[in-house]
Amino acid sequence: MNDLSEAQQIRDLIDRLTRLSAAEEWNGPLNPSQFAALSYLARANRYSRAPSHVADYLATTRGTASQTLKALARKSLIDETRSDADKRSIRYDVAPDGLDLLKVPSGLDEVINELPNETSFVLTAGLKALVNAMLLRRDNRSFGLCRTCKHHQGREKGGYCKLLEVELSPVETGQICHEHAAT
Amino acid sequence: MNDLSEAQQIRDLIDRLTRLSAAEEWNGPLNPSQFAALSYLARANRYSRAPSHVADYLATTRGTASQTLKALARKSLIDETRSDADKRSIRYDVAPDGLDLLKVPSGLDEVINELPNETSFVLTAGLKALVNAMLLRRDNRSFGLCRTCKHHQGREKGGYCKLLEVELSPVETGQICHEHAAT
DNA sequence: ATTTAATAATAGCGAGTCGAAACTATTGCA
DNA sequence: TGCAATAGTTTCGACTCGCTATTATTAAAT
Repeated sequence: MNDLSEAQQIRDLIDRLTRLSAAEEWNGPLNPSQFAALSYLARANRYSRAPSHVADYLATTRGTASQTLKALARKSLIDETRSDADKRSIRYDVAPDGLDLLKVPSGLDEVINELPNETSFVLTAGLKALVNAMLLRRDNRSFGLCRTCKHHQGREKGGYCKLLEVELSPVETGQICHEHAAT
Repeated sequence: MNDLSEAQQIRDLIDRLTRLSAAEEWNGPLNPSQFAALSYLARANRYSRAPSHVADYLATTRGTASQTLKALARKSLIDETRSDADKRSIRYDVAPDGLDLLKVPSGLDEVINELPNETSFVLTAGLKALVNAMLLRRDNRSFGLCRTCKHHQGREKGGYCKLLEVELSPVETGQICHEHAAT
């Protein structure tokens, strides 16, 4: 009945949705890339906040990620911290002003919230399947939550990472890790 | 159980999916915006291929759309035709080379095609709901298929548009129209 | 203990997107 | 006839994007 293939239709809907949402973001203080980077940093654990990790998560190059992070730092939304252990690496932490920006719900957020529970449930499942397939295809890291990782061991409070060999606070086990591996 | 709200999770999945797909597009001959514009032109009817229509569909400004279309014309992927009736307006038609580019399936297309039928069905429904809600919110045109419009009247062959008062070929009734209004 | 190689981040380049505002050329209306 | 609305373009400044050096620093191989 449809003239478009199901695939093209879904692709077009995703693209339109993103453009509709992006059009609203351009009216705000941050462009879509800057917002995505800031949002990632706010959810990533302290081992996953380097420019290279942001680049990997956003599926872009280190050069591009570096520029976007510098732009956020210029606006005092994130703070740069050089590592003592490895003097080459840098970690960015979200500053108070950055956290404030993330609190404002976007138009897309509001629209999603009005979806029936059942719809948002199947939507999440479908999108997860697509993202996972794309990650696999491109040989990208999964960037899942610490506590869902195969290196994670539960503790009475928080947890322990067998890979990095560190104790983890309850908050940290709910953060995104670049070393995440599915069970 | 999840630390992220359902809304934020869905938003992040859509954003990641778009970025993953965009990263592949940058390796091709067209950037994401140019590809989206070309794809739209290939599906829109002859009354909906002006710069202003492209701008509206892509949720951007006329200025930006104009630049993207000029870039596509420079690459000989689309042809510019000035209207006789209204000397201000322009219509862009996709050139043979442009059509060839659209035939190549993207990585995201392939991934979508591997989804179970049921999953892609509910995914389409969910995304449609979100897009429609965003369009309503922003007071944007819907850009639906001609034959699903309230101004459309079926004929033995093709159809007739009560708004534009023109006869339509079978192909045209399956194209996107900027005047589309839901029944 | 040195060289050499890998890694982390950045700078600079050219093409292009993005909104906003200024600017033509038409067309429609009063 | 005159002015406002409309269609499209141009220019601007900020920025993204991939790419290719380039600079530190660290790791591995001699």
